[in-house]
Amino acid sequence: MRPMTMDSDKKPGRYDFAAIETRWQRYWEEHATFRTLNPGEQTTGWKPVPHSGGADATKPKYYILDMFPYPSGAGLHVGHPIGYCATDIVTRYKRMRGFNVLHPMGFDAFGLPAEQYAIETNVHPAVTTQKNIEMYRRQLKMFGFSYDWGRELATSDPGYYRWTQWMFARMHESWYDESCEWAGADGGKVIGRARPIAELIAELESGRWGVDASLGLMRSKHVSQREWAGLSQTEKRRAIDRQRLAFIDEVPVNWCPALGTVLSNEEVDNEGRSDRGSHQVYRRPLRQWMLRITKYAERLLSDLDELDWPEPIKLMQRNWVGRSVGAEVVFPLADPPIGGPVAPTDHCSQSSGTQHRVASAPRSDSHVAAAPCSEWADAIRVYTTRPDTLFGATYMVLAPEYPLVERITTKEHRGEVTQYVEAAKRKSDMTRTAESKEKTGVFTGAYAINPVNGERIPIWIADYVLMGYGTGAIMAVPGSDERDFEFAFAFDLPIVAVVKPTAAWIEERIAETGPQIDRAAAEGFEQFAREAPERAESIDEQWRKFEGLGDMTVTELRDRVGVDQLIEYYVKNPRSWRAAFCEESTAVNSPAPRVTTSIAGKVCSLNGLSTQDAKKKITAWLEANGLGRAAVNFKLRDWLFSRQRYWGEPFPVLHGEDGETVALRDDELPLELPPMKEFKPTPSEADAESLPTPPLGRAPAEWRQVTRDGISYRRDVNTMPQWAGSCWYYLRFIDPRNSDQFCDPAAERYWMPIDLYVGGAEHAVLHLLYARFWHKVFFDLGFVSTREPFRKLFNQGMIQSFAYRDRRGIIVGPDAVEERGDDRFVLKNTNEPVERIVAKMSKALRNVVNPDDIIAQYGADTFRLYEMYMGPLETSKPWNTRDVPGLFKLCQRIWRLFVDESSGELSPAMTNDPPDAVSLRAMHKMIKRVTEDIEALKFNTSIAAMFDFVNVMTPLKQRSRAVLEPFVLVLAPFAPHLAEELWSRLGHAGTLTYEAWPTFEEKLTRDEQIEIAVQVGGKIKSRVMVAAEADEASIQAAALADPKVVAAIGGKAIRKVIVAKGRLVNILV
RNA sequence: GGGCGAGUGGCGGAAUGGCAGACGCUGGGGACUUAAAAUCCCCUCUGGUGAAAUACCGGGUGCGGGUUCGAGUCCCGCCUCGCCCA
Repeated sequence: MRPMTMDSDKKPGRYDFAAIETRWQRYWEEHATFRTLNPGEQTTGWKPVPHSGGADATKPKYYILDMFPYPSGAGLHVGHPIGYCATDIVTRYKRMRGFNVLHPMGFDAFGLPAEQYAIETNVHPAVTTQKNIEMYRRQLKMFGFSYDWGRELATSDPGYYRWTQWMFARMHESWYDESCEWAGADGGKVIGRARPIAELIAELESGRWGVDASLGLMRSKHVSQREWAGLSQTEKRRAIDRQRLAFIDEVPVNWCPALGTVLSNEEVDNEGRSDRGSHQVYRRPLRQWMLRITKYAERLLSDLDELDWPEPIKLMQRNWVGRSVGAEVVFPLADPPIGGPVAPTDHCSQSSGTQHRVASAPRSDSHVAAAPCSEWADAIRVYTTRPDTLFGATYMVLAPEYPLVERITTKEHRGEVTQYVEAAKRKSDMTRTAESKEKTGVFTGAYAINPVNGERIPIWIADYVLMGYGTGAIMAVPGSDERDFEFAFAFDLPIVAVVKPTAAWIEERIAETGPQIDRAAAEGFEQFAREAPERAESIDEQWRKFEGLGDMTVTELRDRVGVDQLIEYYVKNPRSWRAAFCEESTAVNSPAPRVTTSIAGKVCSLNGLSTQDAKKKITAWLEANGLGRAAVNFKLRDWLFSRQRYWGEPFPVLHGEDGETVALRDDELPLELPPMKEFKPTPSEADAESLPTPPLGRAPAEWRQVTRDGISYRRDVNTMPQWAGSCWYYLRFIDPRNSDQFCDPAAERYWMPIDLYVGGAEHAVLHLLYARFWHKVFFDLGFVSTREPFRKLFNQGMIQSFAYRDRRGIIVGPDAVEERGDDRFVLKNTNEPVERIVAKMSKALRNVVNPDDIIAQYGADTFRLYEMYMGPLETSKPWNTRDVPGLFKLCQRIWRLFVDESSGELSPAMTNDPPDAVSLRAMHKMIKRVTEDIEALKFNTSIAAMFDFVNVMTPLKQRSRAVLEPFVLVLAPFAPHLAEELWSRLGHAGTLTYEAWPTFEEKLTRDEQIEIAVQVGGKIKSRVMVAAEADEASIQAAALADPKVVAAIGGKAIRKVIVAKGRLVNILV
């Protein structure tokens, strides 16, 4: 369809979207129509605000936020604005419902996409970012979104990142008090609180608190406590530093020498290579900035409950935090380690990157130093979710990075171990832990004591154990853990079944391994049958029949001896089953029959207990004997916050000679990025030993070196990750020009929390978790008034697009393809058939649709209507340009309801007479449906309701203004330009932005007569018309009187009549 | 492998346990027009009977069961696809 045809000149009154959209966008801009004022804010510096909306703090507020875009070089494609269209509808609707609406837009301009684009084009990121932002802003304005552009921000603007740095400094200057119970600003009880580091120092200096031998915090008196006053300056500093929320730690990172930077786990593929360029990535420890997000694990989890978020997203966050309840267990070393005893707390609960807490009441830190750690200095501590399987722990596995490895490895095994540790550095976590992978590992030569049965068990190292999860060491229970089983099987380590498998599981195994029983299993069973003479009499007899028949099936075996015997057999010999029973059931072999002692002397028996009861009993026993305790573990790790990149926020921190870190003062912020011509990361030789050289390391010396109070410091040459700026941008939008504070507290209290946050599900975990974490820190420090930032979250679906693939699998552009009949597509020039696929828009697939083209052809209103009409907002659906004209036609049809195309005047069909019953009912129905569907974010059906209304109005010769005017207002959120134009032509001055939303009357939405379907025996036989308010008796009477119904009943006796009022009648005969 | 979500005409999709396919697109037919475009109206899930619009009979929401007077919707099992985790 060509919307602008030759005769548009002949009809001056045609729907001229281009002129209309230009006019109204200019009007909005000139009149600052969407300017939103904070309570009490003056209009100084801004054009007078014509509407009363802004500063009236008595009106209800609505803060609606889009996830702001990365301004990449490619510009927007039609997939980007779908969420923005949706929020603009809600925004405009809420304004008309009398809310003060805050609806801002900005740019996430720091980070890899911008930097990558700069590197590719060899133009400085500051330049490309500016250019890209301008392009994005122009494109966004083209859609007619009603953002308050006066609040625009970019995270790469020094005026913005000044506060990002300030916030980082606050985290550096804070510590987490886990046992602090307090009432938050919202009145609710909170356990745990970020507090200024000064308060910690005060407590320590007062002598009330002290530190333990390894400088861990102790809050109650204990023999092992060291006096604060007796510590050296360095010791004091180290004790303080290890409490900071932003701290430096040496952690294993994904170091990619070829790219010259560390990569996040997401940027490393399964082969341990970089996503981009496929370069080798090495695991190596690096001193990096970390944020102590793990301290907030519990709160990040529990506060999810009160949020109006999609359940799948909440679930993903819960899985990410990964809370599990289990026990921490002490495995003493069997022999003293080489090089003397191990410091007691090194691998205890204070280890960074992991977190253990007693499950019950929050313990004071003093417990850490008391039992059990101090008693078992030479011990390995493990975390397990299955303490009930302790009796099945037949060996231990340490992560290759485990600090104790070198000390305990015996001479004979040293070479092998060193080699293995080196090799493990080269692998990513993903590769190391993949279940499909063949298990590798080496024996250290050392042994530990299983505390529950006193057994000497070998200590191995294997890369399937990660340093970052739990304690970096595991007790291996091959009988109850899949991976331990595989490992034990591969290295011929003992396997003991300590949980009795269920019959269902045995059956499942039979189904999976059948039909041929493993020869070893058959022999094993034979032996098993002989060893159990008391019950083997019958089995033995049966068994003899099969002796020598190596091809007996498991199914046959099961049929002869019964599942119960196979369960017994598994308990006796799990190895021959080639699988571990990892589920919950009943404890067996706990202890094994011969075992009578434990480390603590008396042995604890779990036999016969359910898994749940066994966990409780053994945990209590461990605690009573100082061999362990109940513990909660989280999968969540502390947040690696440094990047060796140029285009990010510099750290507002100075490094002293002796390792001291000092946060910059407020008056030293922002610390601006030094201008550098050479901003690319430095690739280096591709070996694991090379050191990262961040671009800022090449900054001018006068930037890198600082002298303060006569002491010389180095600046930090890392930058913050992409996520930093987006962790708090929603707060800056509240008060974006404030140069004294990141945000005015009164304005924050007024606008927060965000009432609706719309964005893609790709941010389901990281961005949303990071932002929640920052917000909670600010909440603790009293900077914000709500414990959660995003009250309601909505994930829009992706817009996909058709792409075409020829026989050889090569992607061809859509312009070269022609549709032939039903779902057949061929190349235009060769008639070669091609396959149509639906996929994400990307350059590679040549299926990107540019919104500029669509808007040039049909206008922004059509574009918005189409995107909203495609389907439910939350689902992914393919863009189909073919469907767009349908919405363009809707705009034209609406236009013609009001305007006579040939004259350009108001349509003569429009009257000032009161509306007829039909159009009045159509209007009330339409208002009802649109209103309710906007509230439910169901914009596709809102638009269908408007179609219905237009379909009713179109054929009418006379159309009452009284129904058309409200329609314009209802249309306004969806097609604002067209609505404004019609509103103005109807004789109203100014904008309709703040007009009251039309209301409907329920009783006027109902038809007088409704059709009732009549079923006989569940099948529709007829339909009858009844009054809308007819009661059941009269509906039944009408149904039974219908001739077709009478015929269908055929004189049979009526057993029952079911009447669903207003819907149908079902007659049972 | 585990978790979550989805599967409805030629297409996008609609449907508080109550007439499956609203609304739009595509396709077909008609009106208007010298003609075309635009516009307006009608038809368009499927099989059968019919000269035929209408009409009548039957089937139908991935597959197989179940609950219910009644299931696209609820429950169980399976298949396929998508996402997340491993």
